[in-house]
Amino acid sequence: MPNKTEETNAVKQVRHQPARLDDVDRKLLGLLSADSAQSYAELGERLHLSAPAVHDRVKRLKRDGVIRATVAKIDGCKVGRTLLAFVLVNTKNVVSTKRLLTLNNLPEIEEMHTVAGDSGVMLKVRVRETEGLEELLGKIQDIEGVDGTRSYIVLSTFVERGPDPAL
Amino acid sequence: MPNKTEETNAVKQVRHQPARLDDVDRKLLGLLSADSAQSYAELGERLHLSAPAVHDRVKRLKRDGVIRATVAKIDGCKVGRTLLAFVLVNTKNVVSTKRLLTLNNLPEIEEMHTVAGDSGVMLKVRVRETEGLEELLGKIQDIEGVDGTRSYIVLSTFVERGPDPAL
DNA sequence: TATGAAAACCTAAACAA
DNA sequence: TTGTTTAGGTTTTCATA
Repeated sequence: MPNKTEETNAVKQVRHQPARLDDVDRKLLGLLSADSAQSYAELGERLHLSAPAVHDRVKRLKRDGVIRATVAKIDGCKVGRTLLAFVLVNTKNVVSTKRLLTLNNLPEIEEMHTVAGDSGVMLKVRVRETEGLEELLGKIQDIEGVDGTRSYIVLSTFVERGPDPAL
Repeated sequence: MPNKTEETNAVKQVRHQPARLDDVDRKLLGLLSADSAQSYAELGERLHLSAPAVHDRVKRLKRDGVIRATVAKIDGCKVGRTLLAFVLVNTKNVVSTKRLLTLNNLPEIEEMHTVAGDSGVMLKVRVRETEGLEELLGKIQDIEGVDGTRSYIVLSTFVERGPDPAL
């Protein structure tokens, strides 16, 4: 029979529960979310820890899903996607929302969220030029049950980062 | 007198100009934007390149700003930020927009863009709970010249990634 | 309060890029 | 050489008995 501790851990591992993190974990996450290319020795210096101790923490944070991945941040303009926009799509009902969600593999779509309200979907899209947006909007509006779209063209980006792990 | 190639390069290096990228670069960027922890040997295998050749390309892509950074992707829920929302802020004029932009260091704010239309700002925010959003909206609405806000609470996230470097 | 399990840390050493 | 990873051993923490 599993003891109490094991049961508690099992419950804690339920999807989307916050992880148990101390101040050092949060500081480490902050450092890694800014630059994950630092060596463990360097991180250890900032955290007053040895390199293997940092390594252990990183391993645990990855195992627990707090760190989902380490990725390269690409400059959209440099790869030819110069126009950023948010598109709010109104759908008639849940069925049409599901049809819309099948567009998830389009390379222009960077984010896709369902939002509360009138069966809506929020998209963050990055396209080559205005024509790219026009084409994309066409694909969206062709979907049965899509009532309409409202686009917000981005002029300047002032902040673009991940979740702040600070308490 | 500088030759044609030098002139072209100088012009190309202007801010926000697309970089010159071949198909291998784009494939490499695709791999790195999914997982930057792969070894050069592994990447080389997928690209039919030697490890040092991959290393050279990565170095160039970083130098040219195509790769802006390599960062750890943090799970917002796991660090206690369970509520994601987009907030569209209407401001009276450019001066009030600038005042709003001074909130850029708030930890709840993940993205901040000015958008075309009626002097608007689009925010992507991640907060602890609904009260966190209420508090944040309070701070925004306290700013002189802020007409109003419209919030889109995210129910589910289906796609959340960086720019697709494919052509 | 006592105690055993688990976690966190360090040094040292092996290993890989 | 530098950086990553494993191993071994000590201390701390913490949930129970």
